[in-house]
Amino acid sequence: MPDKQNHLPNLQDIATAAGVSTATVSRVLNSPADVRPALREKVEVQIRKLGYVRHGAARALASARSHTVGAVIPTLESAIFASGVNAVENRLTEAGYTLLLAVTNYDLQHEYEQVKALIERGVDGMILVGRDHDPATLIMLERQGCPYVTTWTYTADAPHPCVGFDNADAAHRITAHLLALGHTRIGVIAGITSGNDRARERIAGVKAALKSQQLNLHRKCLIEKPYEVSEGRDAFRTLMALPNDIRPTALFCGNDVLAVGAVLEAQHMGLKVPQNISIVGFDDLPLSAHMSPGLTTVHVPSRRMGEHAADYILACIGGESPDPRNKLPTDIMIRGTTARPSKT
Amino acid sequence: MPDKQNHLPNLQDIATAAGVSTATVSRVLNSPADVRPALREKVEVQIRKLGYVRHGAARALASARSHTVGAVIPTLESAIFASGVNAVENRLTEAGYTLLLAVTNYDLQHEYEQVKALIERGVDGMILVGRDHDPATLIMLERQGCPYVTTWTYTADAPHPCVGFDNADAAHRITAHLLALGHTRIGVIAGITSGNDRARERIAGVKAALKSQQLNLHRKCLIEKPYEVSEGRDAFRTLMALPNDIRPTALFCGNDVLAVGAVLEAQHMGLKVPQNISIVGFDDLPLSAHMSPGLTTVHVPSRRMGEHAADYILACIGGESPDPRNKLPTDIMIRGTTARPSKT
DNA sequence: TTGTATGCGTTATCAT
DNA sequence: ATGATAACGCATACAA
Repeated sequence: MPDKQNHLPNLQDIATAAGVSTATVSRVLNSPADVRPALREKVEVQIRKLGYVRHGAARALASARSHTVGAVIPTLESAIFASGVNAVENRLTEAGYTLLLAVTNYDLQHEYEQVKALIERGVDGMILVGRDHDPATLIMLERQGCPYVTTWTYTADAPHPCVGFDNADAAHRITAHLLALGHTRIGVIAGITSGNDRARERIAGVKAALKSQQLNLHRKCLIEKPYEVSEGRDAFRTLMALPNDIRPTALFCGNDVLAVGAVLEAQHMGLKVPQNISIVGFDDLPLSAHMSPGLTTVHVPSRRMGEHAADYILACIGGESPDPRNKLPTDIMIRGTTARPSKT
Repeated sequence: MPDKQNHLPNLQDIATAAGVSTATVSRVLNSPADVRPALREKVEVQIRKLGYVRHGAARALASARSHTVGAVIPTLESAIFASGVNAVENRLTEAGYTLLLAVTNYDLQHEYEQVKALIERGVDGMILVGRDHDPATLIMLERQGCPYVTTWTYTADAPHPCVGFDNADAAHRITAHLLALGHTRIGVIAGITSGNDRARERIAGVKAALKSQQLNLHRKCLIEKPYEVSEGRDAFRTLMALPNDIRPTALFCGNDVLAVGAVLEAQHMGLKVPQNISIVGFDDLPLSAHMSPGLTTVHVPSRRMGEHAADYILACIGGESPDPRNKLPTDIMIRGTTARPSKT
């Protein structure tokens, strides 16, 4: 009578119970096709009977694979990252992989620490956000031979594997929409640019669009704010308090959260959107299409991006060499928050 | 000259380089206080010099601790779970732990698979959502000696460790607010109740409140919908199309996403909120306080809940026996979407 | 305080 | 197709 106390069953226990070697048990677990059906059946019965569950650490140690992938993102408070991560998780799960998640709070030094922590946990691959990183972070990844991919940004000269889109171009295009409408004084409520290439690129895109029309962005019309509704409201008030000849008639917001804040504050101040002020956002949150007026914004394929990133990493782990650069399209969603400037 | 090729340094390499034993290196890594400063310094120098990073799998195998905690949630698409997870992650990181995240898509069978996958990865503890689970899930957890805690729900007779709040009571109280205003015909747009005790409890709370006033919930006034803005809109239309004598004058929505959908659709239909229809939500998303009118809703302490859950698990791992039941308070946030029924 | 030596549960190589 | 056995990198009980 085998001891049946606190002892969780291991490969050896199953092997003994089934009258085979541990090697065979390992095979029915990892390459069932290699073992004769009769034996396989016997082993599987014992596995179920004893309630065996694999010991990941031992597996990882012996095989040098953890079946785990890490993702390090700025925050989960933003709906758009959350849904991207959700997509990554779905893909990984399908492939039998598990997600290790870490958050940086938009701090590159913290990102380094998180990446290190995940590497120590033995992740087989890593997904990062953006192009801005502590050089040491990427060096560590390379040195450890850990495949990685950056997301949310794509530039022709990207020095590392990336799946994303051209933030500057998207911002340029939606700004062009504003200019085509006849606006000449554009205001910008941007995200915090420190350590955030996406926020910087978006501003650059706006500036480029303005420049192509011999316009430029007035220093006072550019405000950086954390991505929160209340911050969008505050920034909006600040912008509207500007002198007549500077005050923008149209606003580019670094993301939809800021844009929603701006729209709400406008309405709260008794200003009509878009009659009195046009507002555009970036990201296309689920809510944006539903609010009234609907928010004109840039649709970002966050779900597809997550799926592509996961697939890329999975392919690398599988020994393939997939195309390391993947540019996704963005769409300008023209809805109700933009119109021609009122004649005054 | 030591081979300096593809070989990542391990404990032995550090030990050799520093002229000490692997045991000593292990100690400077895990209990620095136990090693004389002089030696420690020598070891630390080599660790930095060789760029050593711990091998988690080996560590876990030898110590039976992975320094990892799992969380299994319904989805990340809902902002409220995302921010709860964010809080968990922050806490775990502070404590040197890493989060393994898995998503169930509100499917209890899938939850079982995910829990199993995380256990196989060797998590030292697990955080679940809600009271509804496949019995096998909890049995596995117990058997593996994996400390766990359920969140988002608290009932006096909770059979398992939990940190959460009383969904029924909160729903009861906010419904009471509606009744106190003079409403007698209440409609409910609930979440999908299958496998979701929170959604069921919330409905139960509404019914209890009605019953205390000798009222009851008309069969046609209860609609179950997935938590999406568009679903809230659809449900709202359905409810408003009801005959005069049944059509509700006030709506309880299973969460703020549905409530926002209802409010938007009302406005879209030309109905005034709250003059023509009162609407309440549940969760208090960041947006809810900002929209106009502000959404009357139940404030849920998701951040604190996440922190408590993480702390509980951490304490268990640390060998403590913290109080396994933790009830958090909810607040009724009365804002602009509720008013007395119009006299008609 | 430091070193020695054993074992953790698998996978994988090599026989058979 | 199956079995025996040597790593895998580290923590830890024990010895010194």
